[in-house]
Amino acid sequence: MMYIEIDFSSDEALYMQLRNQIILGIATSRFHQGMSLPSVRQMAEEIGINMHTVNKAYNVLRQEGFVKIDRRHGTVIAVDENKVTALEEMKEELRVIIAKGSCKNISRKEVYALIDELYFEYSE
Amino acid sequence: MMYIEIDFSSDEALYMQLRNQIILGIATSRFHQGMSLPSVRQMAEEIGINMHTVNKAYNVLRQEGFVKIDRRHGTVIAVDENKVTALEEMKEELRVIIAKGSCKNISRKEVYALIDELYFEYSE
DNA sequence: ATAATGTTATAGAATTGTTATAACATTTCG
DNA sequence: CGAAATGTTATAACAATTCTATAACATTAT
Repeated sequence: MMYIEIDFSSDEALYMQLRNQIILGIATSRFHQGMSLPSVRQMAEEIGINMHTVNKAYNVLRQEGFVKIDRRHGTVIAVDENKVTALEEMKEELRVIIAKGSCKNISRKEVYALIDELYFEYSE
Repeated sequence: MMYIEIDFSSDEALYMQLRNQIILGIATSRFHQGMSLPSVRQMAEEIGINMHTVNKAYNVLRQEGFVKIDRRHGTVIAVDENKVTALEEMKEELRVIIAKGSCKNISRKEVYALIDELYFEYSE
C-alpha cells in the first residue's frame, strides 16, 4: 500500500496530484532510492483512477528526474541530482510566490520560517 | 503604457500570465497603491488579447486581494494585507517546491539565497 | 506458456481557455 | 441632457486539456 491520497473534488489535475504525492513521499523518506512503485495498472486500481493517468504522472516524474522507468523493474525511485537545473527551476517557481508575499508585506525572515517548517517536515 | 509582456507560445494561461505580471508590477513598485489599471477593453487592446480574458485576470486579482473593482474608478491597485491568510497560502504553495528541492539535495541555506535574490529584485 | 510489464493507438466525454458579438445599467464628461 | 466609457452578463463557437475506456503490442519474469 502506497497511501496515496487523491482528492477528486480538487481542481488540480489527478496526474499532478499523484506526481506531487510521490515527490512528497520521497522528501519524507517514505519512498527511498531504488524502491519500486506499483505498476501503472496496480497503482490505478489502488487509488481508483485510470491507468493512463498514472502513466502520465510516472512520465512527468521521469522527465523531472525522480524515477527511472524500465520494463524489467517497472518504475523505480531514482533521483537525478542536477542541482544547477533544480536551483534554476526553483527560482522561477518562487518568483511569483515571493512577489505575492512581498506585496502582502511578508518579510524575508517570515519566509525563512516557512522554509524551516517545511524542511523540518522533510527531515524526519 | 503598462508594459505587460504576454508570451503566446507559453503553456501558461493568458489570464494567469497577466495576473502574474500585475503582481510582479506591484512587487517592483511599478504599480502602486491607488493606481488605476487600464479598462478591460483598453488592456485587451494594448496586449492583443480578448476583453473577457482581461476581465478574468482582474477578477482573480480581486479575489486574491490585489485590486478593487469599482464602476466609478475601474480597477484600482488596492492590496489587502491579510498576512495570516497570505502566510498560510504561501506555505501551501511552497510545500511541493521545497519537497522537490529537498529531494535534489538543495539545502535550506541555498533556498534562503534564492529568497534573498528575489527580495532584492522587489526592493529596488 | 502464462502472466505482468510499459507503451501505443484510438475514441469519446467533460472541462477549461479563448475569442467573438451583443446587450445592459451605471457612471463620466462635454 | 446626450454621448462615451465603464464593468458585467449572456450566448456561442472553437481548440486544447484531462480523464476514461478498450484494445493491442513487444518485452520480461516466473
